[in-house]
Amino acid sequence: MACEDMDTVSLHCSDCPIRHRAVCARCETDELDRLEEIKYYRSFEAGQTIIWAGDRMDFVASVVTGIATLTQTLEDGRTQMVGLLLPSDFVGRPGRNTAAYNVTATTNVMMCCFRKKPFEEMMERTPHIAQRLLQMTLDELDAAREWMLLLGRKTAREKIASLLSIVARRDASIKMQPAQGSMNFELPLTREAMADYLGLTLETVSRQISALKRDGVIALEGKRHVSVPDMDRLLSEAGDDSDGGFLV
Amino acid sequence: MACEDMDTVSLHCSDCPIRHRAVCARCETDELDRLEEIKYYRSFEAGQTIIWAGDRMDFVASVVTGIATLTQTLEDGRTQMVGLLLPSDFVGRPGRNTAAYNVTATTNVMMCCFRKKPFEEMMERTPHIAQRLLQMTLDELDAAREWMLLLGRKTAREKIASLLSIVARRDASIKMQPAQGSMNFELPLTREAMADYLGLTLETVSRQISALKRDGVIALEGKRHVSVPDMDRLLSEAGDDSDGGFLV
DNA sequence: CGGCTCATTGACCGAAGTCAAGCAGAGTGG
DNA sequence: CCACTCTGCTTGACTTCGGTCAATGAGCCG
Repeated sequence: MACEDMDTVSLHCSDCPIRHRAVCARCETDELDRLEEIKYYRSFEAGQTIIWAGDRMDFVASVVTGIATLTQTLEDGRTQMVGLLLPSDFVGRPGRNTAAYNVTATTNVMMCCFRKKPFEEMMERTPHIAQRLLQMTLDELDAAREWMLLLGRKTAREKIASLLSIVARRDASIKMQPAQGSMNFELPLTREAMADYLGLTLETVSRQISALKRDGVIALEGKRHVSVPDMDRLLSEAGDDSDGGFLV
Repeated sequence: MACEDMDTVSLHCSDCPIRHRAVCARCETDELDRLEEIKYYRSFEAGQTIIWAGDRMDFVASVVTGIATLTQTLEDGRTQMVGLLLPSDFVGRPGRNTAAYNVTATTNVMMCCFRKKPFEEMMERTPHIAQRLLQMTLDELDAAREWMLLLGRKTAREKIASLLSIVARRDASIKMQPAQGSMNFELPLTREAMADYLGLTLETVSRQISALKRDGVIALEGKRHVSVPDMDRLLSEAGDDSDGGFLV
């Protein structure tokens, strides 16, 4: 496990930006006090590997700021992203002591870590933590299943449109705005990361983005800033106009 | 929701075949007594739809016997299987009142159902249930992620070999035998169901099975009985010889 | 400036999808 | 008993979407 970069920050739970969404969301103040004792912060730079699959893992953690990815690889190098970790998402599995996936920081990331043993003991005694973790895990399972539909049955164009919809929707929810009409947002992923997410090659990603641009579904400013003139149009390109709503 | 076929059976929890693996696995006898009060059995015939996506769902359940599938569809009819429910697997989500996926019986299925409201109340008071459900959900999430790698990055041939490996491995674990050397098992899925599982067309499934047969990796007796002369060979065809082990 | 990384685009190819014909086995009914 | 239909499966011919290989471009930084 890589943890060279460790400018440890001190932050009180009550001031924590993910206080209301993370695994600790349902904790009472006395429960938070106990968590406070076993927690510590760790920072990682963009591009850094946070955890290698198969490594021993003696902590669990919440993403506080930044974006990280969960990836899996076949031995010949083909890789598939299997999770996108946003602020408040949980990393690690209580009751397991080796990591199942590679975790990589795509932006600078700060994590709130708990030593595994004490955390597990606390989970036994504190139903609020287990309850919240269950809720979060069920949400992740739903997201994974939506993603399976995308991987198994959508065309390249639909895959790109779906990814853009997801990012747009998440961005809107952070800004507390409705995800409709015309929208602007940053795309925090490289073409390669998008390809790994969608089960495509980076060339196909590039081509399909160009095609969507050519057809007026999206416009780019620079490589990473996307503007969508008509969100409904993008959603219908994604194939699942019904509801959508996966990943946050 | 379809529930025409309801030959209700009476079965005491202590005699239940899935007692040690289901959501109730960690319950004490007094906890079981309370579950006993809110449970009822329901049977479904092979081919029957158990739940339609979007329908109101006022119960949660465990599969007691048989196999069911979870599927998702795009409005133009493309469908993707997102879960395979085997005995002891859990259906439904506490805290949600409409079904997210279609649930279909592929064989005759018996389910142990709990009315949702009382079950949710019990979960609040009974950490053992929430703990077990968390464990099971985390396992499902791992399986879903392994499946995402398959859908996103494996070739048709590898997909088929992976599916056969999974079924073979599960069969071996039921028979309490090691999954190696030469093996025989039944394939409880039609070509179409396999295609929906693997994100392929049924023609491709058929062709790849023929190819594996031609290459001596497997042999068929009838349409559904598979024999594998060399399990290692099959595993290496699946691409992930390292460990494997998804789904049960 | 050269040397990076990331992205775009083109030419070509091949794996898997589509469309279509036909087979095998299980029922069903005359 | 045979003829007929139905469903599930196989196989072939052809097409196409996305992958592969390769050249080129745009920023960025030492």
